[in-house]
Amino acid sequence: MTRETDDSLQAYVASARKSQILDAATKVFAEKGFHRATIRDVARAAGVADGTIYNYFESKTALLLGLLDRLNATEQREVDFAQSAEMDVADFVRMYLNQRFKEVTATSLDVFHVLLSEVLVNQELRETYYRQIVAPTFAVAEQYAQHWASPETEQRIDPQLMLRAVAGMTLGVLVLRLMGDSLLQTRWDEVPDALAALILHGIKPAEGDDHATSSGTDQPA
Amino acid sequence: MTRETDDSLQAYVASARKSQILDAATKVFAEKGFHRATIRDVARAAGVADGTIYNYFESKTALLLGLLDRLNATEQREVDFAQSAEMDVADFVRMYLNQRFKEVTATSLDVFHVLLSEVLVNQELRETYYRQIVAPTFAVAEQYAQHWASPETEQRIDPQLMLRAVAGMTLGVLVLRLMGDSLLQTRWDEVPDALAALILHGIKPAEGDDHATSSGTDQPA
Amino acid sequence: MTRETDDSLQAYVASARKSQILDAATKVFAEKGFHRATIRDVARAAGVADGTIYNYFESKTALLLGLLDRLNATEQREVDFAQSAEMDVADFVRMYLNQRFKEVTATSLDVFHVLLSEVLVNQELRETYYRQIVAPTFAVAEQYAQHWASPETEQRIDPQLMLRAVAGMTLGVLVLRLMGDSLLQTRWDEVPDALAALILHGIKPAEGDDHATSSGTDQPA
Amino acid sequence: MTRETDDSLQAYVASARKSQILDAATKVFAEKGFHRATIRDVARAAGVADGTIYNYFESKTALLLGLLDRLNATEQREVDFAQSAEMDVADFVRMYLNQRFKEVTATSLDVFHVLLSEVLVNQELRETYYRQIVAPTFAVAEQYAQHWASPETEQRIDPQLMLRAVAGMTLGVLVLRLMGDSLLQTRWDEVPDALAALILHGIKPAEGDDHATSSGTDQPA
DNA sequence: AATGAATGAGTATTCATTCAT
DNA sequence: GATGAATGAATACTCATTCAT
Repeated sequence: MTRETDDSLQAYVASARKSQILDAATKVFAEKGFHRATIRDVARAAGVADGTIYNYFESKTALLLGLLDRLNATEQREVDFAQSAEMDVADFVRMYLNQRFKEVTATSLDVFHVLLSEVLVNQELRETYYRQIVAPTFAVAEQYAQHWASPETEQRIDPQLMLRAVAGMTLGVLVLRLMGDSLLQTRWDEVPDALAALILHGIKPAEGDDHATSSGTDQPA
Repeated sequence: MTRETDDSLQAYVASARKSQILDAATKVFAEKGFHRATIRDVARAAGVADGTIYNYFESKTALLLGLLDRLNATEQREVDFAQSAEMDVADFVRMYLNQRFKEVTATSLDVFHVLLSEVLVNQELRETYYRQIVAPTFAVAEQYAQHWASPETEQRIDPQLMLRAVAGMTLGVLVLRLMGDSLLQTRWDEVPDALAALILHGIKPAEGDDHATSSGTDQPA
Repeated sequence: MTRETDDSLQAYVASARKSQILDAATKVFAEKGFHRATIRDVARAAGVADGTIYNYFESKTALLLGLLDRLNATEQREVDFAQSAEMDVADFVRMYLNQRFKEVTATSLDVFHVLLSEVLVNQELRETYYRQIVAPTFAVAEQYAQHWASPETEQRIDPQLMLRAVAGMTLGVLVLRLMGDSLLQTRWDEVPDALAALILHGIKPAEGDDHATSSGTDQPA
Repeated sequence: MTRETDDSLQAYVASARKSQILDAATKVFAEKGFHRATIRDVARAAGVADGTIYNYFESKTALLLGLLDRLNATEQREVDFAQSAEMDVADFVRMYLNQRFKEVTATSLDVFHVLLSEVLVNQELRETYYRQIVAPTFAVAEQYAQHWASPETEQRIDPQLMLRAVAGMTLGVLVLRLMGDSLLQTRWDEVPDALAALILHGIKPAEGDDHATSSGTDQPA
């Protein structure tokens, strides 16, 4: 076995161990909250000794940043928008929301739960999170916004505010679910389409605006 | 001085003391977060001794519930909807959002900040909060929803999901602000109208207003 | 009971508690060494709870500095030299050493033991100790040295070095005792006079230098 | 290559490794103190892995004993006294002190610093140190003391106490230097002669030198 | 009721030591 | 022998809570 092999093997083992610990941390932090969870809890959940955690993470807080990093590595926001160049707005919005929701749900709601609750409480994490996750998403989204903002027509809402509103809706629905809303829990799959519909058309009923007689066919199907 | 007078005086003093302590708690919790803040911090901020706090609140956690109670007492959700019986949907949505935002901003974002962050982490608080604040709002809103949901027209979105989406948008925008979004901070006053516009019409550009006769084909398919 | 009385009572109680804790710390640190001794050890020895110690001292290290402070307050080096203005050198040296030894032994060898061992290991303490204890002693001693340094006769040894030599002798004998020398332990009372004799006359036997025929009468008595 | 050769080679390598580790330990312990220094620090300084140290030393404490052993092996106290049979006392004292100081300074003050500070705190080490270093020195010195103690003349001081005083002076001056005395640091070279002068003649001024015929009155005033 | 000193359970972190490779 | 990852006991310090005054 060459030294090179050794090194890469070690690197692999180390990264696997890191993952194992982060998985445990996610689980434990989500259950008890970051502060109430102890390093011992995480160690037990990961099946290692307390001290071992410190071979891989500087401190308890570093575990949170580790979660953030891993989340960051997973995300591929760019792609979404790139694919969308040729799509029509409605399709894009639906696709985008569906994808984001699938992502969130799969990557584990838990990670968001943990990060979100600490983000509200820990300034350093808040800044890192905003810089690494929120701001980039907004930046890319703003670029894309120009695809569906017909330049000749006046926007009803300032695009930047609109962006916050849309992002906020996604985030807020997630928070409502984390707060224990059971309807969202049971019907989570329907949420992205519902949001998409609201975003695209507002609360108007399918046919006929509440005051206008519209021949519009928003959704023929 | 009658005993009755004594009692009511005592009650008054006690309630004033409680308020004084809760004010201090709000300030301190908002600054340092619930866990990092100590009872001593709150006591100092309130200008009382540590032990005194325990004459008015069972435990540190009880302070949070105290904040919740006070918030609850302040809120007057019912009224809004009652007033709205005769309004047109658009006006109602605008009025409602404006009022809620004013409320939140005035009552102090701080209280929400504190409650929200703990709600995500503390099951007991989460349940109380949902039961006392979220659920009632939803219940009333659902009742009202029937005013603008023309029974004969098919809704595009399930009303309950729609409700979550709308509530989520408000909540989410708030969270984004708490997360440090500076645009929301500087343009907070414009947010309720922007949300109202989005809720009413979606992201469509200005032409095809809800009061205009639109031949609009939002999505030719 | 007036507020003033209250305050001074509290101050008295607090200072008594401090003393009680420092006594315990002295005992425990001397027995086990500063590092090996735990706060719990000190607390047990003082008959208080662990946390109580932190009501009076910032940290474990602050306990050491507390020992130093108390030592400092006790010492009255100035006086010795003042009294000596009229004494003859020999008498002074004897008196001085006897007094110092009595002091050290009474104030507790333990305190020196503890401070000395940490001084050798802790730079901050070392500097404080040197500044507060050693340097002042040297300064005063140098002033006094002019009483017995007959100006017209050439000194054999540089006075500053001599000072170090004498101080070193005292210190060194103390260290030897702390290192467990049993002879010094059993005959500790004779040590100051022995040192005085050595300091005054060197190792020469009572009469007649080993190689010189001296009619000298170093010490007629 | 015979097995014997193998063995001696191995022994050589092993002893070299031990030396390498002890050198590292000396350096690290002197810098950070025994307790604050970690095995990892020593290992890094020695360029080996943590575990390797345990192939050569039982425990962290054993490293100290290792330092002691090496010091012991280096010392050659006997010799000094042997050589001295024919010397005059004054010359011997001067030579002896000079040699000891050179030794200490060269062998590295660091080793003494480390050992001394631990000796004050660690009973086991204290006893070993006393038995291996201090006691033998005293024993030999006592033997020699009979060369210059003219049996017929009465000693002014008990020889054993005198011995402690002289040894203490050397030790004490060393400790003062370790405590940061800057004068001793800059004028370290002059110290042995100063001590010798004090030991031989006491603090008397130059007139009445040890070789001059003095009608000396130590202290006219 | 108010006080604040005393309490002691609770915890992040360190580090000597072991042992599989 | 050499390695260094894993171990887990050990410990300074914090802070919610109590209670004598």
